[in-house]
Amino acid sequence: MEIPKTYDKSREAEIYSRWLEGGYFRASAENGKAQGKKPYTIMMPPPNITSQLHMGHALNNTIQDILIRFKRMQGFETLWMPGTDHAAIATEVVVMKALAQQGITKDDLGREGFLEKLWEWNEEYGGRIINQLKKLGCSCDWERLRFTMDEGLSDAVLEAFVRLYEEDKIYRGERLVNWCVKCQTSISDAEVEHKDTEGYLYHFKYPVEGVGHIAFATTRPETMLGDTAIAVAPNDDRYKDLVGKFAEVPMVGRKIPIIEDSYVDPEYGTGVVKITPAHDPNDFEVGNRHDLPRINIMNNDGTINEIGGTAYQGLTREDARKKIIEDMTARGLYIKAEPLTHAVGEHDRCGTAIEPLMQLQWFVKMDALAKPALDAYTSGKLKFNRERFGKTYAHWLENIRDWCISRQLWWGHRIPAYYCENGHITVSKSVPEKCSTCGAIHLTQDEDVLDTWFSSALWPFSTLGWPEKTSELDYFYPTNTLVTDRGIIFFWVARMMFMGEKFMGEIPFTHVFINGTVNDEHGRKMSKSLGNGIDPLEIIDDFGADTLRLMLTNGGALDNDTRFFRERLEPARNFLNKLWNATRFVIMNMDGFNESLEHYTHARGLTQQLEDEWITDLTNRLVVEVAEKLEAHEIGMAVGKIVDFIWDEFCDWYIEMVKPRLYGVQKAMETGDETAIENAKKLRFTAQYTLGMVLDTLFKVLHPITPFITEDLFLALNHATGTPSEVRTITTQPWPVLYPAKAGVVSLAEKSIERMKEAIRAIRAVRTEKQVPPSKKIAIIVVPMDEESRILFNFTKDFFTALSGASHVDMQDPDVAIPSSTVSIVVSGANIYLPMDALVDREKENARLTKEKQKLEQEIARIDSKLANEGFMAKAPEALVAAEREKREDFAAKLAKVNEELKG
RNA sequence: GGGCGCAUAGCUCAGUUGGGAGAGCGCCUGCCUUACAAGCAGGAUGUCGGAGGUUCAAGUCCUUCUGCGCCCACCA
Repeated sequence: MEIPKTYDKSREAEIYSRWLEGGYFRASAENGKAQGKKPYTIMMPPPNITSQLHMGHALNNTIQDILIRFKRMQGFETLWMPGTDHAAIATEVVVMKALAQQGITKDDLGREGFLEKLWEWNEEYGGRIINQLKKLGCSCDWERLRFTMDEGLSDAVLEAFVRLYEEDKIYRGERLVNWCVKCQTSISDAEVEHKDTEGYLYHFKYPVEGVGHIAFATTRPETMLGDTAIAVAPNDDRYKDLVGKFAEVPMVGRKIPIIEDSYVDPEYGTGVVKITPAHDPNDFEVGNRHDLPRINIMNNDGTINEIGGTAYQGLTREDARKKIIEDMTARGLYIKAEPLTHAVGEHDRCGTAIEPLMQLQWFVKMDALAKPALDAYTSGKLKFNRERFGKTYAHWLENIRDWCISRQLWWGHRIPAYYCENGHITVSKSVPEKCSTCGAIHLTQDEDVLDTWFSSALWPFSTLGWPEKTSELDYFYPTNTLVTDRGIIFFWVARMMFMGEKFMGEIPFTHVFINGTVNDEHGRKMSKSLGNGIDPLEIIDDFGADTLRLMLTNGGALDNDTRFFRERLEPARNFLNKLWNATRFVIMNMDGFNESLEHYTHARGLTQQLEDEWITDLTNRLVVEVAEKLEAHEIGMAVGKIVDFIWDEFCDWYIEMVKPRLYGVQKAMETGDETAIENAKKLRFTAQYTLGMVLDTLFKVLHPITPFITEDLFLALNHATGTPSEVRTITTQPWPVLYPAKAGVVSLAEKSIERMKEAIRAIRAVRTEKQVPPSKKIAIIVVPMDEESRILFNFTKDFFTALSGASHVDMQDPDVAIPSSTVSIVVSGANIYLPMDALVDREKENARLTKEKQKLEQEIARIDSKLANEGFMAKAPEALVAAEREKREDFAAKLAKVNEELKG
C-alpha cells in the first residue's frame, strides 16, 4: 500500500464516525460497577445554543478531551457529559432580531407564539456547536447530550426552586436590581460590566429653610426628582447646624431632611450627599437606616414617570437630565460641572447603561449557601490548578450578595410561584389547585423566568437524573475535574459548588482547571466587535483538528493567556508530518517481519542490541513521566515531552541507528553466506520489533492529544506487523506499561548510548567546521581508553560508522602509533582521530583548539571557585559537590588533550 | 479604589521544591545522505524589565519602582 509523503488530515471525519459507530465513548454506570472500575467524570461547560465554536472553546475542550482520553486508556469508566444551555437573554435577542427582519415583534406573537419560535430556532441552530465539537475530536458520550430545558433538567430546576423556597432560602422582595431598560429585565450583578465613561460631576445647591443653601454634587441630576434626604458625615462641624433641618427639592417642591450617616465621606467633594433610595444601591441602604421613603421616578423603559412631575414625565433619562440642569440654572441653584471619568455599569449583552430600579424580584439568600462552598476551598477539598484562581473564587464568595434570579423574559424556566387574588404566594412544582394560604382557586403564575445560571448551577447532578436517585448519579457523582475559563468562576463554578453541596451534600468536583484566554497576535481579546476572531473550523479545514489541538497545548502553560496566529500552527503540522513519515519508514521496512516473528519468537539468543535497550528504557520513562504530568494537569509539559522525544530521540537518533541493521540483510545476501544472512536477519528482526513496539507505545501516549493521526497510524502499523485483526481502534487500548518504572535510574544502555551520541556529535561538528560534505566518507581511528569503552565502540560500530560519516572505523590500542596527519577529538572514554590532514587548514584548526581551550579553562575556573567557596563546601549537598568534582576532572582531561594537540 | 497576572534570544513562549539560561520560528554555514526540504547536520544570539535585600548560591524567595494586561468595585 502506498502511503502519501505528507500527513493526511482528510480522514478525520471518517475516523470520527467510526468511533461513534463503535460506541467507544459511551459510559455506563452499570458496566463500570460490574467491572469494579473507578469512574472518571468531566462535565463539559455547556456552551449556549446561540454560540459557535471559537478558539476559547477549542482550547477548553481539547484539554478536557486529553484528560478524558487519558483516563479512558488508564482503565477508568469515563464519562464526559456534553450539553448546551438555553441562554435566556442571548437567545431572545437573537430570535427577536431574526423576527424583526420580518417586521414581527415579541409582543405580536405573545408568550406562546414567541416560545414556539424559540423552540423552532433551537431545533434548527441549537445543535451547531455540538457538531463543531465533534470536528475537534471530542470524545463525549453524545448519547447523553443534555439541554438545560430538557424535561428532566427542567424538573430538577423546579425541584430545587421549591426546596429552597420551603427552606426560606429563596424569597421575593422589593430591592434595587440592575435593570436593563433596553432588554426590560433585571440582571444579576455578575452580568453588569463596568466601563470607564467620560461624564460630569454636577454641583448644585438646595435651599434650606431659614439658613440659605446646602451644596452637593451628583453625576446623575435626573435622580434629584426622587431625593428623599440630604446626608452629611456624622460630627461634621461644617454642617452640624444644618442637621435636622429640611432642604427643598425645587422641581417637585419636596421637603427633605438633612441627616447624618457614616456612609458619607467628609473628605470627598463638599461632604454632602443627596439620598435617592429608589435609584441608588448605597442610598437604598442609607434609606433603610433612616426609614426614608423610596420614591421611584422611573418607568421600566427608562423614562420619567408621573411621580417625577408633569414637567418631566415621559422624558428619557438623558433628556430629563438636560432639562433639570436648565431648570436648576434658571433658579440660580446650578454651581458648576466638572469633567469626571467614572465607572458606569452596562449590561454585558447589549451595552445599555444599567439603571438601578426598585422591583419585586426573586432572590436566593446567599450567606448560608455560600459558606460551605467557601469552606470546601479553604479546607483544601476543592483545588484549583493555580492558587490565584482559588483566591478569586474565595474573594467573591466572601463578599457575596443575594442573587437576583428572576428575569423578565419568556425563554427559560418559568418561576413556579402562583398568586391568588389576596396576594398570597403558592410555590409548587405543578400547577396548584388552590392557594395554600387562603384556599382561593383563581391563581396566576409568575410571569418571569429564572436566570439561566440557576439551571446551569444544577448541571453536575441534574444531567445525571436528579432528583431521581439514578445509578448514574450514584456512580458518576461527584465528578472529578472541571475545565473552564476564568470568566465564569463566579457565574458557574461557585454556583455549582453551593448547589451541589446543598442538594447532593457533596461538592460537585474536586479539581478546577482554569484555562487561559486565547488572544489574537497582538495580545488583544478576540471579539466580534474588533473583527479579530479566528474561526477554529477554518483552521481545522486547513490544517486538521490534530494540528490545532497540538498547537494549542504544546509546551505552553495552559493557565496563561496565549496568542494565536496561523504561523504558530506550522511547527505542530511539521511535527505530525514527521511522525507520519517515521511511521511510513517503519512500515516500509517491515519486510520479512512476519516470517521472522515465527522463526525467532522462541529462538534463544535474540537479545536486544544496546540501542534497542536504550530507546526502550527512554520510552518507558517517557510513558511514566507523561502520565505523571497529565495526572498533575501539567498538560503543556506532557505534550512537550512527547513531541521532543519523538522528534529527537526516536527519529533523529534511534531510526538512524538501526538503519544499517534494516539494510543489512540485503547486503548479506549479496555475499551469499548463509550464516551471515541468518545473523543479519536476527539483527533486522530485533530492530523491526523494537521500532514497532516503541512506535506503538508512542502512538498511545500521543493519542489523547492528537487522536486522529494516532488512530490512523496505529491501525496502519498494526496491519503491517500482522497484529490480530480484532484491534480496531486505539481509543480502547490500555495506557502502555512496558515494565515497572525504575524511577530516576539511568540504565547502562542509556549511559553508553549517550556516550556514543557525544562522540558522533563531536565528529560531526569537526566535519562541519572543516566543511567536509556528508557524501565524503572518511576513515576514523578510535582509541578507547579502557576496556569498557572498547567493548562499547565494538558493539555500536555499525551505526557509529554510519552516523559519523565514516568509510570504516579502526579500533587501535593506545600504544600503537597514530599517523601524524590526523585531527584528534577527545570524548568520554576515547580519543578519536580523523585522518584528514589534506583537508585541514592548520590555522583554522589552531583557532578551533584555542577556542576549545578557553572554554574548558573557563569551566574549570568556574568549578574551582565554587569548590574554593567555604560556604558552598559547608552547605551544598554532598552529591552536588561530587558532581562538580567529576565534571572538573572530565574538563581537565579534555584540556590536557587539547593542550597536547596545540603543541603538536 | 481593591485584587491578580505578565515583563527571559529578533518574534512567540517554556523554565514544577533556589544549585551549570531553554524550545520553536527567524538568522548563518553545509547537505535533495534510499521516511520526511513541512527535512538533515552544524552554528550565532540573552546585565532573565530597573533598583535594593535574603542566601554559600536568585530567572526562581522578599521589598520597591516602571511598562502592559485582566478581574472585582456603590465614593456621591
